[in-house]
Amino acid sequence: MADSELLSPTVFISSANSAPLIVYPINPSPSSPPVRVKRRQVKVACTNCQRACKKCDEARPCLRCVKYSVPHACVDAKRKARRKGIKRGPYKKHKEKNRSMNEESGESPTGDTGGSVAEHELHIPDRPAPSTSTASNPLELPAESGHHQATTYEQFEHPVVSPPSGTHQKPIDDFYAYSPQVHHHHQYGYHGPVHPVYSPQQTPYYQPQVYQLEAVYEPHQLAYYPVPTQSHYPVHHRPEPHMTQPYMYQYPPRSAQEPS
DNA sequence: AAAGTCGGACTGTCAAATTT
DNA sequence: AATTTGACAGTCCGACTTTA
Ligand SMILES: [Zn+2]
Ligand SMILES: [Zn+2]
Repeated sequence: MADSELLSPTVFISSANSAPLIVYPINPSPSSPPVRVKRRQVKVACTNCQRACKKCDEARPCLRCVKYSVPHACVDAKRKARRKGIKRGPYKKHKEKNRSMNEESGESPTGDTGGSVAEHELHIPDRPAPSTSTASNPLELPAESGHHQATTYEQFEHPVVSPPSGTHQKPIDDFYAYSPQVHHHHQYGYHGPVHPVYSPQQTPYYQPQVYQLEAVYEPHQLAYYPVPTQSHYPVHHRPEPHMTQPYMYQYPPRSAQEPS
């Protein structure tokens, strides 16, 4: 079972087109297991961020492209269409759902459980509604921003914010502040292709959305750096990923005929 | 020290399987 | 029809390497 289920997250949705910010309460007691902050992913990264394996955002151009002074080169990466007709075989019986919520025998779910975390996927109020717990929340912003203020894209055209006194400059990719996540451990069996295929004739299936330039950013996403003078975009070229055979469940052979 | 690489942990989607 | 399951197809963290 996903550890995140053990905690009730607070979710912030600051705008219609921004991914939900899910915040788990800070460790209530020193003896309880480490909490984990759920990472947010954009639906589609731009091609530049994708190749660099760096964080993108919903806006176009994205912050990173703006930083590297290549806003014109910020375009959505193409996505492959999901394959259909994949046989999955019989499902494992759903575990006694009457389990006590705090039960945790070494039993672990099969598969990558990816969806289950996103499962209790939130329909939450649009407003943060400052809760009592926010004060101790690691993701909460610096002092003065007690009121979760969003920043529009316009303000990022030339993001020049001086770093807080005492802090030194960090690498450019800290552009997006991110609270380090604490994993317990991992045990997933998936080893399929994890990197994008850069073939020119891919069939686009993701319908490019029109991102309004009004993209909102959380305060913690504020940059501490001026737009760099660097004019080339860092790119690395991954080798063409070898396509692995997709998983296809083979039903055990029937004696003679297979209806339907 | 900052920028570039990249393995792989992690997230999110959505069709198949199952239940209601 | 509604719900659950779980493989696929992605994102991007964070450790490492390279560059200035
Ligand atoms: Zn991007
Ligand atoms: Zn971009």
